[in-house]
Amino acid sequence: MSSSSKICFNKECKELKSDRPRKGWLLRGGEFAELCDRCGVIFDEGRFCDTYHINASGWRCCESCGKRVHCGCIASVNAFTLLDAGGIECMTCARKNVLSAPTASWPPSLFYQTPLPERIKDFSVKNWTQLAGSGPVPWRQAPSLFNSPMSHTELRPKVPYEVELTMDRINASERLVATTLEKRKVEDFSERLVNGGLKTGSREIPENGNAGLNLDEQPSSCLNKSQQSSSFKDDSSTPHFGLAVSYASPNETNGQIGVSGSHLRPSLQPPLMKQFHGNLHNGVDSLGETQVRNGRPRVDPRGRGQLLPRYWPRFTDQDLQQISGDSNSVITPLFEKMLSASDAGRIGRLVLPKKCAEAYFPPISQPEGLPLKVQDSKGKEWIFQFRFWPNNNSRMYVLEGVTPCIQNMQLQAGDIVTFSRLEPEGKLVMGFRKASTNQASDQDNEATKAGTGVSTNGDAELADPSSWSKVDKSGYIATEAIGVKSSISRKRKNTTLGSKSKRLKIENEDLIELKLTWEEAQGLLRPPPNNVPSVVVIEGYEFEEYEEAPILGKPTIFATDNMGEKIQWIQCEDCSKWRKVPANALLPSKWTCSGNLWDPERSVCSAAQEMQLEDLIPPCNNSAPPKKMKAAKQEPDNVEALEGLDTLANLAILGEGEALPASSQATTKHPRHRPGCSCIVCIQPPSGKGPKHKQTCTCNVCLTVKRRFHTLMLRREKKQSEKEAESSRKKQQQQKQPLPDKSADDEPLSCSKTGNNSPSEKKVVSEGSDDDSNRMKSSTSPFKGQIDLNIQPEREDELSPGSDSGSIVRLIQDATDKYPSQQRLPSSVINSNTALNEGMQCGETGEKIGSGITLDGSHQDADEDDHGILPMKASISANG
DNA sequence: CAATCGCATGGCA
DNA sequence: CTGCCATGCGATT
Repeated sequence: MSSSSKICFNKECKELKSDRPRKGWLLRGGEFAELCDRCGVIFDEGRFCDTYHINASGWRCCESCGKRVHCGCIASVNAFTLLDAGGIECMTCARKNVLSAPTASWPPSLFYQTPLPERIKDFSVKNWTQLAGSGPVPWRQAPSLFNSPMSHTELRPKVPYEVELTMDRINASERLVATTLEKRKVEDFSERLVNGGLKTGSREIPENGNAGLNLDEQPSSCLNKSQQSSSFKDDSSTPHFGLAVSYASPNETNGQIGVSGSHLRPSLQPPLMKQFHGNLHNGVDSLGETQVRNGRPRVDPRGRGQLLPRYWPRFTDQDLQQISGDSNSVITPLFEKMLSASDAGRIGRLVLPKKCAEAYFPPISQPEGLPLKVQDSKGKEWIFQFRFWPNNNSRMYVLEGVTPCIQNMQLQAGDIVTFSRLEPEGKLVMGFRKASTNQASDQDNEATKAGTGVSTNGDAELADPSSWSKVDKSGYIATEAIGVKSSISRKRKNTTLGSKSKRLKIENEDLIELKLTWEEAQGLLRPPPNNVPSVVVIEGYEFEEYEEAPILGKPTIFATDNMGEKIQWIQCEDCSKWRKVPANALLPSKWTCSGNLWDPERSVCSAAQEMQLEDLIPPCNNSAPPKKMKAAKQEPDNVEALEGLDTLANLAILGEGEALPASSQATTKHPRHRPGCSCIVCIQPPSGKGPKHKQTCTCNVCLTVKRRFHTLMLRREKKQSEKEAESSRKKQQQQKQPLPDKSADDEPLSCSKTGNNSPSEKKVVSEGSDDDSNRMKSSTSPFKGQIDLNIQPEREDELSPGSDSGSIVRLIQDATDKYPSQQRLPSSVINSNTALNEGMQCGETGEKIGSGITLDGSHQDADEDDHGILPMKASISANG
């Protein structure tokens, strides 16, 4: 745009720009107007409008200081804020007010629902267009979200430029880039008066002029600032618009998305400027953050204040374009969410992050919620039921009926769904990103951020798979997801993430990252034609074993080259050399150098490989071969590639987290767990599947189960002991005949000890076990010497108050009452648990046993476990 | 009996 | 310690 010409962007000027043109206002496309030195200085000094627009319309006076402010051009958009009560306020005053203003919260209602009259919306857009005069921009200001029937709408109409960073609210943290100034409405846009003091806060524009955001730079940037003061005043009545996305079109070679925030001058940030939040959040740094925080009205009553990073929209221009299509609509990225197994499952319920739901969806007071019309990127409309469930004094928001949509989009766990608002229609748009395909575009964003020095994500967690495509030090290969089941591999173990959420993937690396999960890797292995595999089951996993080596598919490695461009590496089918192709290139499964349309020099196999894959994939220390892939016999032919994959896969899956960058991929079992997770949930095969294990089995699963069992039993014992104690007391109080043997039982807290001291009693309980010395057996005695991984002692434990423990206690009590002479029952029962515990003392702690693996096959599911317990109870009572 | 619904549970931040 | 939310699971249809 501005750079296309050598003439000062200021059409009133026409002077030639210098080699290093001065940055002016942010253009819609994310770039900055390039001005000649003179205009640049004028602009920087905040005198631009005074100089060039003095006779233009749109001058208004600051309601606070009376200073004239030009409100009608792009160069001054950030020079003022719209007051809720009408009128405008110069940024200087706004800042002051903001600083002094209490942190008001936004009225929930206002927030979203208020539909912005088309007229206004159009106006905004038009104005923007007019002002900016730049080319098409994917994102434009996006006013309100829903068209829901909320009130407050009235206000909107008057605010042509009302822009709000929705994200802002959500993100408490920061990033914001956008200015929210505008909550205030300008009564008459055309009426704005000038004031020369736009300069407030303007700062030096970054030299790089990149689109990168540097929110930081702006001290008082308008972004925040804004609104606050006065705006808050009437929050209750002021509707908020979605934030304007200042999304810059991919201007950089690498497709970076220019984010406007960066150069926003404090005073100049255009209200309408679109901002791409996805990037923004990543890039915010302290400075920007601070300001933003201070300035923004964030926390709303409904708690939309902060949106977890994982939900930050990370749309790419491609995404946006896809979503918006060729329409002129403005898209406001709202949030995104990685689909969990549940979300992608057949239940058809998509759990919505609470904050997001409350911030961007219409407020609902009834659990039933309301139907929400959502449009997908193809323009197809879906109607979901947006509702919530009461949950722990809170709410759990869900979108029901998403199955058709999910299926239509062919999404699975690990994929990301994005929600945006399309303006001026106000439609809610749902987009998605496949975990695997993910793109380079996302990378771009990252690259951009990194490139601009914006900390964007430095440690920001990228919940989306987008990051998966990056290659980081540890090396992962982004590959195509393969089936639904691959969801298990979608989330990677994050063990080493440390404090970061395991659910999120945190990519701090600037490096590209190659990721590959075994399942994905498997997906790349294609059986030789006409080769029928023999299926082998190993630890519950079915492996297809081929006599001949599988053919390695054409995985590509997304990366960012040293030029900062997003590219992907693809291996030639013939020569196995890796070639660099554009990240967005769609490559056939069979690809050869001849298909390298992007680099003629390397379109032949004889051409040397540009770079070693190893360069992209740092050596990893993991040696463990991917178990999952071991079944596949590999041939030398593909060894190279396979080794790479192996390595990557190992890193990704079996690396046990060492040095692995975390990335989160959902497992089919439990999204919270990553491949490599050793918890029982993850290590066990799907419920009902898998081989039976013997008691003596020491496999991971068994050990874990034992450990877990032990832990659970201990807890249970404790609870029972307590209950027992209580019942004993009651009995003592109620019963006239004290129980002779009760002494031990009388001391509830010492039950476990007691248990240890009364082996005989153990026997009573562990009838099924023939060997007392065998703790394992005794412990499992209730299950007749079998370890059922399906058991969910924990659950039992939980239920115990009402079912198990409780019933046991009751049984005991009953027995005691009925058979006073056999007062040892209680202790027996208790001890039985103790015995069990002892038997299980072979591990530390365990995790909840999920659906289950049945080691011995006698119990296929948790329910049976419970049943398994019943006999014990029965026997107890019988004994009694 | 399967599918759904709605709440409960518990891991995690 | 609290809140979020993925998932479990009983209840209902």
